[in-house]
Amino acid sequence: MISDPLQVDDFNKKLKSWYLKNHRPLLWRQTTDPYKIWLSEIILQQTRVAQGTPYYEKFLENYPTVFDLANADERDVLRLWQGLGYYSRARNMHYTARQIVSEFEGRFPETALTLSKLKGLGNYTAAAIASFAFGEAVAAIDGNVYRVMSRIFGIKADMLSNEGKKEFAQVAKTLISHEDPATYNQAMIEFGALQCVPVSPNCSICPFNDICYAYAFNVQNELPVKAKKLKVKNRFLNYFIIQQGDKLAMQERNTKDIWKGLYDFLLIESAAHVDSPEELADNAMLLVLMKKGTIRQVPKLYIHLLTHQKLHVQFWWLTIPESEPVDLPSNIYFFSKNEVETLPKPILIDTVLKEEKYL
DNA sequence: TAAACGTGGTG
DNA sequence: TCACCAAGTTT
Repeated sequence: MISDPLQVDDFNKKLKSWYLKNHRPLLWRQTTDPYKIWLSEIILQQTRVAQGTPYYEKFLENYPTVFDLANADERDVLRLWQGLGYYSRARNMHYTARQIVSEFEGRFPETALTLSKLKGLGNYTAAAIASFAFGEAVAAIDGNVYRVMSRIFGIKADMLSNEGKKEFAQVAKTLISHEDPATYNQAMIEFGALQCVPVSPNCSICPFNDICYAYAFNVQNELPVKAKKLKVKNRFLNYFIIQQGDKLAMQERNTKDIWKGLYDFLLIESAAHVDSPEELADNAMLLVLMKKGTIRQVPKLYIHLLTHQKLHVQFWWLTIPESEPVDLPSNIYFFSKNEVETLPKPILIDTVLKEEKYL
């Protein structure tokens, strides 16, 4: 392991030198504004820089300050987040913006400990903001940093278990630079993102290949250790897109399930694939609706992959004449085309509406 | 505390 | 095609 202050000092010098030569000039690195740093960190959680960057720019244009975000409707925030996934990030961010305005007069807490009490801020994000915006000497340990530490220092603890996280945190504490913690954290993250990459790292040009455990024993592919293996569940969703004039019947998803806060259509889930709506149980209301208009099956069966679910999704498009009065199930309402466009929707719903030439 | 939460890129 | 992964957090 590494505990000798001289070795730590040498490690930090090499790391910083690598960073100064190789880092990307990312937008959120050009500022110490905690709001901007916070925004970037939330967006980047489990998200690639390339995917997140356009959202960072959009959010800053629409909500330049924490006050603007606090004043926004949650629905609009979610709409701007549409397509990024993990939507609780957007809901929590909006909630936290309001809290920062109402409780702290728009100023962010300045330590990792106090930041971590805010919704959506865990250990990593709190430490990142505390060091980048306020210069606190706390280690921000994200997936990149776990990888770098486990490989260089040969740490085989499971990075996803609480036990393992403690071990990594210990090592990180001995490593962090107290002269320039912000650059140290940025450098560790960037080093993992650019040099010590998950697959096929080019160790021949690595400044640490003289001390790296993984390189010495050729176990780059075995580190870091992640014990978790996830099982994917199949789900069969049958959506009914009820249209009247240019209006669509949509509902806000409010259950403890996927896509909370986003809008979709009348949904009947089944245990297996069904070929026709008649096969769906509990469809008396459906039959009434179908009698009023015409129904067509959207030809494509959509397969939509989530982290823990494989969605098999069939859509039926139900067109009802405007002369027919329609009794919608509770919580489902008609929205004009304009409104449908501005509602936050799962990317799957948005895709179908576009492929079916509605949007 | 293990499981759940999205989407898109990659080999 | 598909498993894996990408600046994690919540419950």
